[in-house]
Amino acid sequence: MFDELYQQLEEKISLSEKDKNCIPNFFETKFLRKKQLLLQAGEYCRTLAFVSTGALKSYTIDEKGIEHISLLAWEGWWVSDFKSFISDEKAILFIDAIEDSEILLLSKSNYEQLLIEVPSMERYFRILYQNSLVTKDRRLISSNTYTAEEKYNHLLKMYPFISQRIPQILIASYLGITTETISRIKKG
Amino acid sequence: MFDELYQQLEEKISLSEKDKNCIPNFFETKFLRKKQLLLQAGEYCRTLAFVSTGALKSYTIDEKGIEHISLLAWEGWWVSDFKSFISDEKAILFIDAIEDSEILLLSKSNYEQLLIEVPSMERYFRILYQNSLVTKDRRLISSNTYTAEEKYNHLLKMYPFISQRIPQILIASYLGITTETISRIKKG
DNA sequence: TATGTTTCTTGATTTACGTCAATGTATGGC
DNA sequence: GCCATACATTGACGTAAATCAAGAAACATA
Repeated sequence: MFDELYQQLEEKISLSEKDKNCIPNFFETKFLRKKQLLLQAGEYCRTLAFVSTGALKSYTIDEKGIEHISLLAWEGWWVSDFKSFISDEKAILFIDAIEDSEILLLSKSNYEQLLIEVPSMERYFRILYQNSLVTKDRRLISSNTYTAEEKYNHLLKMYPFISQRIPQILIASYLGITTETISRIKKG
Repeated sequence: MFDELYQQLEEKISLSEKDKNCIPNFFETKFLRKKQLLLQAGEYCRTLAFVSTGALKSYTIDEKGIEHISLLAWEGWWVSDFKSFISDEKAILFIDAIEDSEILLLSKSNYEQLLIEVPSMERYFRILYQNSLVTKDRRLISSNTYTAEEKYNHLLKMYPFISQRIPQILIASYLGITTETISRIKKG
């Protein structure tokens, strides 16, 4: 249940047994069936979600009704409408499960409490955000610099398993290109 | 000298007089003339730079020799090749001044020391990264979802002064479009 | 096994935006 | 005040990738 979480935490910080025992109290477990919504644009995003098993996507829907995926999150990833979570604004993101999933929810008050009661969690999140920032930076560079083909190949290099696990149509949306274009890239 | 920095810090955390007195010790001041390089791709990025006055840009250069701006940083912003700074890899970014600038440099060892000696700085950086993450997220959505015109208008809405301060050619590069396209957008 | 649903492929066509090239307009150093 | 350099505009043209449309696989449900 919390194994995946501990593993993630211990990649960045060290935890005492006391920390380990108290951390679960801050979280709530939730199961999502494939396609089940966790958050809808317009609602307030009141939690950070940690993915224990399965996979989720976060995305916007534009005026034409087209989905634009901002994040694909599988085991060990956090997903949320961060802006909404932090500043109590309405969410612009939808989040739903693309596989049956088990997630751990951290509410805002518990998040803040956790940072105080387990000070090394402040450090964990600083490092987590620091790393995410780097990843997002590279994605932005990639998005503004590369051709569709380069973007796709770059993604496969970073996450070689992704094409087995995530449908092409979702990968396309994540890269801001179309599934037809990916088909043509694969054909060579 | 440190006023801009204190102001930024105090937007996110509160500082004791003792903190205020000790913080400058961790930084080194540097002046850059317009066009002067702070970092070159291939070097190791050993500092975080805080912009006290002026403006800098960070960018990649692709095989065709074209610049792709990843960040425009003016007073109150931090700029760095984060990935290089954190993980001691070679930088992929160039950073230079687009106006005469005064910056405060924080070396990695001082950064780590500062986080320990002034614990509220751990909190400051967690919040800073948290916010940057939100901004980057929106930029990515924007980059994958919007047309050139929407991207440009969106930027003007976020930073209304930007077109007075930053040359159009740099704004274009930042948005991943061309200066010709911006000209055409402005014509209507 | 059949039946719908989702995903992937392929071709024909369109389009937003880039590229190239020429000209115009600021801006700053001497 | 002049010249050089940087920056912006405009037009003609090319192209990468989107859109539209139709089938073909793959997968899931009964």
